[in-house]
Amino acid sequence: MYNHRTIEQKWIQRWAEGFVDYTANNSSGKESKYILVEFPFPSGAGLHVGHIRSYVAQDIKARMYRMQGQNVLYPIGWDAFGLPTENYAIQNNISPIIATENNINTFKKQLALLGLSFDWSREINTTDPQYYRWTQWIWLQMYKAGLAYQDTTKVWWCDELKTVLANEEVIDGKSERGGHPCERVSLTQWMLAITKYADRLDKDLDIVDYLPVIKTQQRNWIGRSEGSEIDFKLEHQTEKYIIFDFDGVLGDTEKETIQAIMEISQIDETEALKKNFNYLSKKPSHARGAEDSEIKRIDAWTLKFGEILAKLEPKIFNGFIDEIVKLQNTKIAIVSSGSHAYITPMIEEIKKLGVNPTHVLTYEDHYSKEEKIEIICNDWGVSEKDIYYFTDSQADIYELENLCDKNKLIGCGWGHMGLQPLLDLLPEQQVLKRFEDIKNIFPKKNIKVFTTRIDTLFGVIFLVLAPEHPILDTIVTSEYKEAIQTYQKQTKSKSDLDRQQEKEKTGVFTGAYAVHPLTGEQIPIWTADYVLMNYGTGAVMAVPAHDERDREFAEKYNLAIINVITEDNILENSDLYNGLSTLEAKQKLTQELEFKNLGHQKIQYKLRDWVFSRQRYWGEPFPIVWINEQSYGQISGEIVKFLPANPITRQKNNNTEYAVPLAPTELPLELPEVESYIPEGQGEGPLALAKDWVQVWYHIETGKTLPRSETKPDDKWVEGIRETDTMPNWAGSSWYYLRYADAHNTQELANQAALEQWLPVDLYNGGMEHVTLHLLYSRFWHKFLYDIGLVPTIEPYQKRIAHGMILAEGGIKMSKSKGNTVDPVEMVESFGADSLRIYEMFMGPYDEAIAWDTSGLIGCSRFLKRVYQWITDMQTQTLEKAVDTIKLDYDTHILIRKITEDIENQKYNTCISSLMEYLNTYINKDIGKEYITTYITLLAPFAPHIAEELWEILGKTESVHKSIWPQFDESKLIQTEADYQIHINGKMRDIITVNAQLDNEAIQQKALESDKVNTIITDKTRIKKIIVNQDKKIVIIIY
RNA sequence: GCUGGUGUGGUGGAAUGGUAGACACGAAGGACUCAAAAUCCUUUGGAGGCAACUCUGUAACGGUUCAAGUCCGUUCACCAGCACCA
Repeated sequence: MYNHRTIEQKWIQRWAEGFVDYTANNSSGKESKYILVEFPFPSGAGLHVGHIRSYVAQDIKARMYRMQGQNVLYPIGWDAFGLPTENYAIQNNISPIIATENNINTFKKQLALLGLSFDWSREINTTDPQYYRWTQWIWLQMYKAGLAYQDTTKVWWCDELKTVLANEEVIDGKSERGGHPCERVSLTQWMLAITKYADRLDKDLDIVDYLPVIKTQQRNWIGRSEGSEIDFKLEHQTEKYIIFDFDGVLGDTEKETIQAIMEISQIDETEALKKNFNYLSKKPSHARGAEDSEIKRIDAWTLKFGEILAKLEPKIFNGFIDEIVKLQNTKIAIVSSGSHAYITPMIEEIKKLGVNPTHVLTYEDHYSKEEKIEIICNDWGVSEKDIYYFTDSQADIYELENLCDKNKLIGCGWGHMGLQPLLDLLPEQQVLKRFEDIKNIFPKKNIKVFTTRIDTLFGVIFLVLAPEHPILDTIVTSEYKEAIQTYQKQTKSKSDLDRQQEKEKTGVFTGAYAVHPLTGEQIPIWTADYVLMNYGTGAVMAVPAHDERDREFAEKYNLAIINVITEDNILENSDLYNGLSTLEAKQKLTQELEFKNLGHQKIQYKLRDWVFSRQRYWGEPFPIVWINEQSYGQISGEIVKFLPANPITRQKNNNTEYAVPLAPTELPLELPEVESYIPEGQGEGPLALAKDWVQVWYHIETGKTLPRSETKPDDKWVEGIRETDTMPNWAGSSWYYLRYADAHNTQELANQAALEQWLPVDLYNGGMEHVTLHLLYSRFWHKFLYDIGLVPTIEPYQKRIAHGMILAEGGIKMSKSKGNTVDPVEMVESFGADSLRIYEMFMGPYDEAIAWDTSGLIGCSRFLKRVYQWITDMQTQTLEKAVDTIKLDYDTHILIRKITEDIENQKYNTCISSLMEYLNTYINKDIGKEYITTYITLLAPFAPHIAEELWEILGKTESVHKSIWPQFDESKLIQTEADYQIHINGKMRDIITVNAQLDNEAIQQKALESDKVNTIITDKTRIKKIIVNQDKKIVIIIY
């Protein structure tokens, strides 16, 4: 009677004692195979039946390859960093280190029950400092190569998890782990420049053997598209309304002014400087509404002042005038609180240089600035809010901030007051340090669009900018300003999710127009939220006739729709390009635009750089110290070798900090002990609280560190603070397959010879959920390591397959909360590991999702019982002998071929059926020891414990797992008699058994003698043709 | 919407263009048993027939072929991925 408990316990014990050994050999001459399963995250929940499905499947392969004489590496380890452990640790108030240790122990105990032939001597653990030492080391190489950098961008923030997440970790606005809502916020993070590898990650998919669906998903995610970037110029852009304050802005009057003040007021230079500064910096008390006597005094003063100044002949700022001339579509007025006496000659000069003001208003014209501005705006027909006002004085800014648009008050730092007072009052971008900075106030406005359909260029009706597009504010006309701002606000308040789900297109006209690069026509510019800022250029050329979204938009807002491509893909309405095919047109248009310098070919990717920091505790610390600018200047010696070409900096408390690397000898940088693992807010992770760890002395030549609590040994040590973010848990898994090759190396991440032996991984099995995450990331790391000469292959995995998920009964996902999980340990206890293994292989196609069904498991357990009974019965000699050895040979070799091929092709379910079929055929027979041996050998990879037991019952002393895999022998399929099917007009009508030696003609004769055939074909003349084919089919075709 | 895939009994699923439903589960009947479990035997897509057997049948419709679950076209349904990606 088959007792799975005693058998399995017995063999687990014997194997542990060394009856078999699955250690892979790093220096064996044998052909080798590297089979890899994704190493598990050791969660508190323990092993899942889904883990077992893939581990057993690949175990079967590994076992077969070993029996075929190959040197097989089938390793296992622990991907143990990550949020779930950390959250579990917080909830239970224990250290994540302890929690991880406990979980790993549970997993190991459970795995030990399953008869898996892992090479435990190479077990790795990403949270072991001796492992993450090399994770940190690799990261330092990326830092040095300039691939790791800091950037402030919109990233996904998950408030529930209190950390940022990578784009790949957010699905439909929810976190991949846990499904918590995420939002886009602007934060400074470590990034990895995976986009630099986008092209190779896409192209090299051609040379690997991945499941097609995996390649498709990777390609989708990388999102390569070939197209063109086209410039749409904004020559007919909206008028710029500019008023220049004269003194200190257009004219260099400072010295002369002081001179004049000294003369008029009879004071010395110091006093005069002070007086001038007061006048310029204080809130003004202007003459409007002043008393007559006061007005007279000011009149007299100003006129006198002007006379003196005119004599002194101040100069204009020629360089600035040149810059102003370069601006296009401007209306310019000049105002001054001085007098015509000195201004008029200078204006003449300015006009000669090409600036033609519509107004030059001085003190004589009007007392106050406000009045002057009102007059100018009135003449121009615009509002005060539309004008840009350039001044060098604080006084003007105070006076005008309520009249004009505060964002359009521009300070000129070369004036009387100097730069700093203006910076105190205005945002930096509104203060000009140099003449050419005016370009930034009115940037030259081209709108770049990306398109894959340059052939539709003549169908462009309008342009659409993303509402976040930075140029939008500067091109919008006053008339549409409010509408645009409202729209921008609306967009901002919508989550990305809402924005995606919005069905109806919305948008607003900007009032501005661009120029079509070929026709020169005016193209209206709109903004709409169907255009996304984070793809392409954030702007599109809209071709309503040939783009569905543009069409919808055009229909809604009554914009034209012009067909430029016929149904036969020939261009029409496209000027010189009419009659060309779209393909030709694409080439020619690209050429023309390139020639005119208005566009060029461009390859665009959807892939974004990888957000690589987390505000959490349970991850690898960055081997980085932040030091100040001065200290960075002192960096020298050895450590310079490890610096990137461009320093990485961040702003903290108004200071610039520089990221410098730890010396490789300092690795691993271990996680400090902290009092609390709870993440705090958006800023910093729990590591920030470990003050003793964070604050260090950094050696400027060696990159060594000491705790700040120790006395600074000498001047070579500078103050530094460690990075307090940690790496995401994808870091450790990005290179673990390399470590298996040489798991205990203390000198390098793995020995070169070992890598050469094992790489690339021959077969990598993992879940579909990691296809855009882990699989892409690790290919990226691998390619980088290849580039710096550390790995011998350009791709890590030669072949990648995926197992289907195991669902709960009823076809829904297993989850603790639904209470529908299946505990593999319970299954092993009730039915045995062998039954569980067989069932998981038998339940359905390996790569498809499938629902758990315990009664199916019972069936498999029944099968093993029958096998056991059959073979033990044969030993007691009670069965009738199977005498037809030809048939027995035939069946056995068909079985050998079937199983060998099906294991190779992941068709485990049909392996099991054929083992069952063979059993059903011979269960009442004694087939003899030779055939039993073969049968048990074929069964061994699937059910290692029972096979071992039956092997022993047969009297063998060595393990079945060390035996030789049966060889398929074609010659054993030769039979004396063969069955031939007779098909008449496609229908199978009879089966005849004939001597296998007969030739086709004789077989045809036999077929025509068949009774069945004769009842159907009474008239032999109706036979058109008879064919005997390779598959033992006789095909008769009749009229 | 786009891309890829799938559609076969009551269920999981087999099937290099050539006997559709292997294998297993479940169900029904029977044997063993005082009884139950376990085990063993028989039947099990549908319709007809005492039976030999016949017809029909792989989402729907059409096509190619001597022959189609398999190849082609259209439609429908489901699954997965991407998703206003310009």
